[in-house]
Amino acid sequence: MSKEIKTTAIIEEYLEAILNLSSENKMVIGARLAERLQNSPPTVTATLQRMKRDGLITTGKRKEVLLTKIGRKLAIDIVRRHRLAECLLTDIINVPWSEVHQEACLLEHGISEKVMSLLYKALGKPAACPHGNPIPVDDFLPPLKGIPLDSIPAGSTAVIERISEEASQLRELMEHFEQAEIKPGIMIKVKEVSEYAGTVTLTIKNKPFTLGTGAAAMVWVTPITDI
Amino acid sequence: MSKEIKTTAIIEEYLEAILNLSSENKMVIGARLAERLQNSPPTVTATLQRMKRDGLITTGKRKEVLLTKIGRKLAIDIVRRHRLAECLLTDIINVPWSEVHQEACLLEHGISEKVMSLLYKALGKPAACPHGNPIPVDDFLPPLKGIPLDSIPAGSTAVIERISEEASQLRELMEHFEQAEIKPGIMIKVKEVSEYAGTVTLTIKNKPFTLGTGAAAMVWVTPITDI
DNA sequence: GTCTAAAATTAGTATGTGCTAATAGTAAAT
DNA sequence: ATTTACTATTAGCACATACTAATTTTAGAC
Repeated sequence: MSKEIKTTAIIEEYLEAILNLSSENKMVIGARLAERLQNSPPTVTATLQRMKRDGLITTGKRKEVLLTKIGRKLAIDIVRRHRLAECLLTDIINVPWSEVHQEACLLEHGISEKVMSLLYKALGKPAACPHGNPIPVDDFLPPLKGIPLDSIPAGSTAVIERISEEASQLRELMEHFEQAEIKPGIMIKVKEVSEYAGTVTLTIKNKPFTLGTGAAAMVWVTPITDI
Repeated sequence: MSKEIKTTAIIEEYLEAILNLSSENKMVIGARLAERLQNSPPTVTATLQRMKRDGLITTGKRKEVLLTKIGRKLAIDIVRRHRLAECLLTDIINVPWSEVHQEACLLEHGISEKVMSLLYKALGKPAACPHGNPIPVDDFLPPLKGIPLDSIPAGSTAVIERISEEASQLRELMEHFEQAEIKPGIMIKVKEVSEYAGTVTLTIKNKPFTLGTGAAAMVWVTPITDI
């Protein structure tokens, strides 16, 4: 009898993008949302106004978008659906790893509360999506572990923790990652960091692989400290 | 490189309803669609006009709605998605039988061509949905087997073939069916047909069960002829 | 502080999807 | 043939979601 909030697929997309951007510690402003959501700036303005009207967001003095309590709850909910959908697509339907994100974007809006809860159980209560991003439980969004791959020194060994949602959207990059086996759980060694060239060279299973720092920043790793 | 036809969830719902109604040998007119889709008559008129404009339907002299080649192809496609979604929800996600239809209605619009094809394989190429309705393969909609339960004489023994899509939508009826184990594959015996009372009394696993003729008409069975 | 680059908004438009109330058309029954 | 009942449509409205072009606002650089 409480919160019969009706969101559309569009509003869900916005909520998701806002939460993901802020999880990545980025300032959430309209221009960023326009890029992520491939909408024109006026469309973003109009949509954010509706969201404000409906009590999903507020805006700060710098026009940053801030989720309200209700907005955040809904955003966590849709992120949960998205990541569970990704698990379903990977574990059951055998969709290639590099494509699950796009497919989950379509699927997530059709998953009801009930199906989400049953799906969670059916999948064995997974803790993370195939990209390593944590699956929220009970309105709680687990903190992100690790540090960006572009921030660790040459010579380091690390385990890949997660690929950011930002990267998940980039199909070609994901195919590249898939090919090179850059995915959660894989151990990597940083061979070389070339500041001016803007590259990071890794070794994965004895094979070399070079990434631009932009791409490397989307791969989060946990360095291994050999004691 | 051919038909990049963009349909919305709404148009998909219409296509599905049109194909299902015509599969049930019902005259497809606006008023029927208005009932099924819970839309007002003017909304139906407007939507059908858009569909006509887009080459999905034509109308006959009695204003019946007729699917064009393209419309039929798309309709079979969405029916396929719907029924595969029902299989997924039943076999993998453990959604109660009486609820899979509603959930599939939400889910079906988010299933891409690629996911549909992978899902079909992952589920073991099922021939029918949990209600016994056949799953189309390659733009071919298999014919419906059986006869309506209200059309067989008292004393007959039969196997339940399918529950019509019309019935699938009726939540309370489906819960009733679920309770009584009225589902595909179950054997029933017709005890009594009361013409004026408008009822059919069955025996299922030695338990009696009475249905109105309206409800019985939505259950399709194959009579068993003991040779 | 002023200029520039980035960001946000306004104005104007279009389309899809919905509604009610009123009207028109069609089919079935007498 | 006329009435009744069903069906379809028109008119008029509303709102969500999109766009471009033009403008204003804000922020960052100097």
